[in-house]
Amino acid sequence: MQSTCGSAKAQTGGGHGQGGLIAVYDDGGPLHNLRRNARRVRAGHVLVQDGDEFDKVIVVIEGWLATSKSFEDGEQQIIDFILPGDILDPATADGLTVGVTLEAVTDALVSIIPATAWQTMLKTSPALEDIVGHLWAATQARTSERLLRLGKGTAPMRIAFAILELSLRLRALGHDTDTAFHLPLTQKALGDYTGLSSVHVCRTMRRLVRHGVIETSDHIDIRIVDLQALSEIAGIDVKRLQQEITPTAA
Amino acid sequence: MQSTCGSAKAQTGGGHGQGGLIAVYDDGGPLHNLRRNARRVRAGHVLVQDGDEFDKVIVVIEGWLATSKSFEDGEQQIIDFILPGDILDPATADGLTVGVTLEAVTDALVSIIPATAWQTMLKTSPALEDIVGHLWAATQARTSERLLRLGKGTAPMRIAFAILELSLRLRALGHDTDTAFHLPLTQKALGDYTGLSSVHVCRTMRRLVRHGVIETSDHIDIRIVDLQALSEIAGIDVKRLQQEITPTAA
DNA sequence: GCGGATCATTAATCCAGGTTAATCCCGCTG
DNA sequence: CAGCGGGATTAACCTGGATTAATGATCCGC
Repeated sequence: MQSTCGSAKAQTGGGHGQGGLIAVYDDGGPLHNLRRNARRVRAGHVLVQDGDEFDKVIVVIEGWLATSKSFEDGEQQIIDFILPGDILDPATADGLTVGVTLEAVTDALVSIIPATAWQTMLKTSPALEDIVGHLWAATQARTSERLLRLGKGTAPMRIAFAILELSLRLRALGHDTDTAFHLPLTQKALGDYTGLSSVHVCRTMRRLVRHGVIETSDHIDIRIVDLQALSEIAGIDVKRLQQEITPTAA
Repeated sequence: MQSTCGSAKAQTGGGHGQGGLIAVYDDGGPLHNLRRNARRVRAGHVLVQDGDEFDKVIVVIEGWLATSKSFEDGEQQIIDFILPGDILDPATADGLTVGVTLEAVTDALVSIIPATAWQTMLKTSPALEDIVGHLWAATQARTSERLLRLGKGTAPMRIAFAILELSLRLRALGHDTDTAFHLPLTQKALGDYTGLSSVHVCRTMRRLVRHGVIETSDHIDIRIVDLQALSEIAGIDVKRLQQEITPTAA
């Protein structure tokens, strides 16, 4: 359940290496043969549409996915990013339809498990149940923080938080160093995640750079220069956030 | 926070009685003796503080609770309302601390179950596991909708959605009629839920009243006059929302 | 019935962030 | 190499909602 897991190698760009929970899955657990049944999807591919009938569970092995919802006018909100090791059950209370659109942000490798098979796996593996519980708790915690900031936070706060949140999640996966990492996102996407316009995302990030809090290179590679300042802007204690949202921690 | 209503006495069906899932729990299931171990809390009572160590699960039997998070400056966001029949596990990924503050909105009756006992109950009752799964899915769906609106929605949209969401949840509990119901909330609280200032909540609701979409009486008793218009403003299809967020449906 | 709470309502003013639109920067392709 | 297209960056301007503050309603305890 812990395994800070070091078996990661820093990759660049496309292939999102293994680490974190994926290492656990590979470790002989009930999900050890995930890769066998995995399916490769290209960046931009939509796996499920909000409202579709669908009763499968999705395990991400490599790459980034995102869940989102949108209005008819096209305005879109990214609900969450689904990273390697995450398990997504997009079902709503009716058990039939899904409540979000699921799309690949980068090229990705995913395993799609039918609900019934999933139930069986859960029943037969307490370890898996445990992992699912921790993932769920982590999601809850992250979502609460995000709701707080979407409801009451300023733009700098939202951006700073998003950067820290994603950096923590990525670090838990074992790749990327403490302070520098790559976000496979456009500023528009970051805006859809933080509830801001792409223009304002740009403004705000530029300001962070000017103030020496972060550095950016090559589109949206980010290096945290002043972690202290960034976490103050985000309104969090990094240590605590890490414990709360990193399922492999503790 | 606030108090107002509270004691279980009739006003538009005010006593938060049985119905919905509570009826199921009373029906001989693993939670049938919930009431025996239940604890009564007064409106405004804080059960757990964000960051506390706490490893229990809370089942609401009567009344409203709310989870919230806030910044140091006092700005508060209500994460979710926890209504009768709901089961809340406020734990974060570390399994030790909680990520939200839990407070009673009205006088309430709750059962607080230690994590270990809860585990046992789950293991021994597939029915309970099923219910928990549906509750979780419903929460997911509701939260996604709310994230969308906090991120990209206008004030009228947020208010209209909150009204519809709560009216559906209340209706599923069996009390309150289709169109009229009582919210035990101040406008400040509604604002904390929708990410708006209390002043703007007032303005917006007043506008809805003027346009003949809703009627209000006696503080914040609400009657939906033009469901069609209200759901258009909220940007939803009532039928679909009901299926997605009502765990007892289907 | 009176003074004090707590809330709702409204108006006046302010500002954070949205919108629009121009420009720039690259990587791409013909 | 030119031309193109998708993003980033900036500036100018506008607006939805925050803030502040004043005024009412209710409900309370006395």
